[in-house]
Amino acid sequence: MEVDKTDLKILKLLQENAQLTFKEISQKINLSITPIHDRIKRMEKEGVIEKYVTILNKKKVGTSLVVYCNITLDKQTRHNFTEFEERVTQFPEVVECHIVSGGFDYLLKVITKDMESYNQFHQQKLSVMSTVAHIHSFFVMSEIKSTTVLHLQD
Amino acid sequence: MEVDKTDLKILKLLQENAQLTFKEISQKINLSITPIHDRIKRMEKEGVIEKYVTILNKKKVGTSLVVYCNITLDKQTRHNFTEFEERVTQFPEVVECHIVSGGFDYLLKVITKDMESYNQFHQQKLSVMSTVAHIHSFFVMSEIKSTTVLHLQD
DNA sequence: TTATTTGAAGAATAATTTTCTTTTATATTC
DNA sequence: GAATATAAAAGAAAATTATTCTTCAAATAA
Repeated sequence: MEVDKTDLKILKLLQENAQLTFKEISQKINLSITPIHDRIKRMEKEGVIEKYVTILNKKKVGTSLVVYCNITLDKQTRHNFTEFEERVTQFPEVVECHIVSGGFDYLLKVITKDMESYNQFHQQKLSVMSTVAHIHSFFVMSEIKSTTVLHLQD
Repeated sequence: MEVDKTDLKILKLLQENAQLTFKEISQKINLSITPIHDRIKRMEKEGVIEKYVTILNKKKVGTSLVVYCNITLDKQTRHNFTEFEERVTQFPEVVECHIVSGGFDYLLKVITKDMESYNQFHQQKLSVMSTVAHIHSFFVMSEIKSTTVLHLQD
């Protein structure tokens, strides 16, 4: 089934705060609790809502170094791609991995404690892979904006 | 106050699923509900826990084009930085904006409906800014990994 | 018109959160 | 070492919320 305008209103609220109660949501969009409940449960079932997560303060949990890596593989074979993806997905330091268009193969977002632990990650996990030909690291000096909220049009 | 080992156990669980009940958490880490409750409330207050959010399926809400932009400013003056940051932060299409080391000034993550709407964003919002000298767009062709979970060490 | 389906409302029940009191363990002071 | 404070945890009660069930109204199809 499709998401209608009422669903969008609910999603806009939930994106920002997953802890809103059915009562609060129902008051904000002028509807009783029942349809709110049913719509959310339906969207969870359909996979429109993927999950509810907790966002932590990076500094306060001791992971404040964010690095973007451009990775180029040795040879662009299916086997090399698969192997790289399987291994890189396992690393907890890698929070994002994308195949991108342009001058390199993968864009990684890596979060570690500090420069020392990033160096370890780089040397012991990334460089070690035989499929990796080239790594270029961009260090985040300041985080201007970071949100999980998608722009939902009506 | 510091986060101790028990706090870390709680955070590891909550990062993956913000909807776990106190009861469920207390069972998973062998503690009664009271300390679980108190610790979570304390970490919310201290800002260790920033927020609880809902993650939506990009395809199913009609925002499936992800683009990374490398931006170079005209002149690297404080005024130019401030102006650029203030405007770019407002755009709902921009979900991330970082100042990075290396060959350019800003790294943006932009999410839009499709190539047409990205083109509109690019032409009507990004290029328009007089401070922006150069934009290089990398299009995400495949998302291999994407998580909000930080690697917490014990 | 008469069924049928869909969405919403309200009430009852079940579960969870929150608060309060008591207990236990860990330091601290004399 | 004993007594006293302090902090953390446990348990129970109260308040709130989620879930289920039944009813009602509107839209759709036969």
